[in-house]
Amino acid sequence: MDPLEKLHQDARVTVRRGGPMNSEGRAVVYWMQRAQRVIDNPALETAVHAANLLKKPVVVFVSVVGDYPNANLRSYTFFAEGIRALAPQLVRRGIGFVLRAWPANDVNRFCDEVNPCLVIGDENPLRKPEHWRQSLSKHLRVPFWTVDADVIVPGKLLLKEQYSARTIRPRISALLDEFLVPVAESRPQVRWRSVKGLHSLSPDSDFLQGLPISRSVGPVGSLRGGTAEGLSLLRRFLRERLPGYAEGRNYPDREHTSRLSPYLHFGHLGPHTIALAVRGAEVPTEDKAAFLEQLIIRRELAVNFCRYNPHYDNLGCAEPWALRTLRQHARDEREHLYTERQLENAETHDPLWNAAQKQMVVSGWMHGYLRMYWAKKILEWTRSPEEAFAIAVRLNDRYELDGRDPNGYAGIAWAIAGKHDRAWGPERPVYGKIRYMSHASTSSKFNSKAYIAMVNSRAG
DNA sequence: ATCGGCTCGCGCAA
DNA sequence: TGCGCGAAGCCGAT
Repeated sequence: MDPLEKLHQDARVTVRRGGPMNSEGRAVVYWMQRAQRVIDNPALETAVHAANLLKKPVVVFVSVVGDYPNANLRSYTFFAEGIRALAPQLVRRGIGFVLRAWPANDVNRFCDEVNPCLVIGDENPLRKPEHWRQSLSKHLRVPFWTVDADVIVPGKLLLKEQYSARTIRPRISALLDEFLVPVAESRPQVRWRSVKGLHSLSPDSDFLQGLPISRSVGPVGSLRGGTAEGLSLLRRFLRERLPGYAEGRNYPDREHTSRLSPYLHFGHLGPHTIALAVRGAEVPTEDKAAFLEQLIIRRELAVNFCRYNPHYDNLGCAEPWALRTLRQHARDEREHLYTERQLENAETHDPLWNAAQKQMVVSGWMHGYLRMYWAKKILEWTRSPEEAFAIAVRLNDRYELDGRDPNGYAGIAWAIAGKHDRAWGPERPVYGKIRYMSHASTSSKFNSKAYIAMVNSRAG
């Protein structure tokens, strides 16, 4: 078989546009969207592999869009830090790097200028990036493949939307031996040489300047973007926080979580890197198992949810039992009603909820256990489940560094719409049979006073 | 401290 | 067709 044929039969690869390679082309283009890294990146490795077979160089293209919904200076800064660190690593491997920002960031135009042999993309189940990929696919006259570098088990192997963790768990577990293996790195055989007239911004320039993005939410001081920063946080997690994770992760007043989600969101770290490091760590099995459940099963359930459910960010995603029960309670009286502004400003009667909201606004990160409580209370304190879903999505996407990510949508869908969950009795006002979380019980499961004090003193 | 009941539907065994 | 069981639930009984 033609070795190129063999390459695209990899389960990670989706052929978006087939046909013969353009042998007159200048290079293999890798349009780097989700997997913004040089290590453990199956999409980049597929591009290198194909380029070596074609005896051509590889050039990576990064587009800085000007209008991503709910993104702002906070998320763009983290993204830009990652991009800056990326460029020298690519150059060291002999791979070209072209960076363009809005309004001159059109990937279609870049491909026209380069005249590629083949274009490689990566995967991300969200609506907007998927639309961009489809639009490029229509535009191109050369083959276009996308490579799923976002998850350990390639998303398309799960075939359909999975009902719950219970149904996805055995399917993923059965494929882990095959897919949870180190991503082999190959050496590009033909170095990229700069091309006259092929415009690129310097990654060291302030390429965020002039973008029409919201500047109302500023960068966070505590976390910096980039693979190196992510790896150093990972090492610290393995050493200091993974031991005791199984028990400690549900205590927002303790430091037992990884905080790696922003690095996963921007692709500065890949799931393989983290999963293999955790699996190999010398800590109790139950701690490793509890973390891998989050990283692999829960995260890939969230990706599967967004990939197969077009309503992933609104109430339309819910199962019939959940819609039925929410509809029956649509007219229930709400004891507290807050506007989006009051919620945003952490002006509710509930000090625990306010502290969680403040932690998110100030630090760009809210503890996972409180994210559930936070979203469920928005359901309780707004006029309708539709409105609650929309507010939770906006606040999450605006303030969390890991916002605009499948994990966030799946979490909100779980809390407000019973997604991946089941009905629970007894029925309550507003919630119906959606699982309820009470203030009394939630705040007694950990030292909530210490948590509130911590947020108020240094905002998480 | 621990347990059962609340309640739904998937996926598999039969 | 029946049965087991599930992301973090709550609450009251023991």
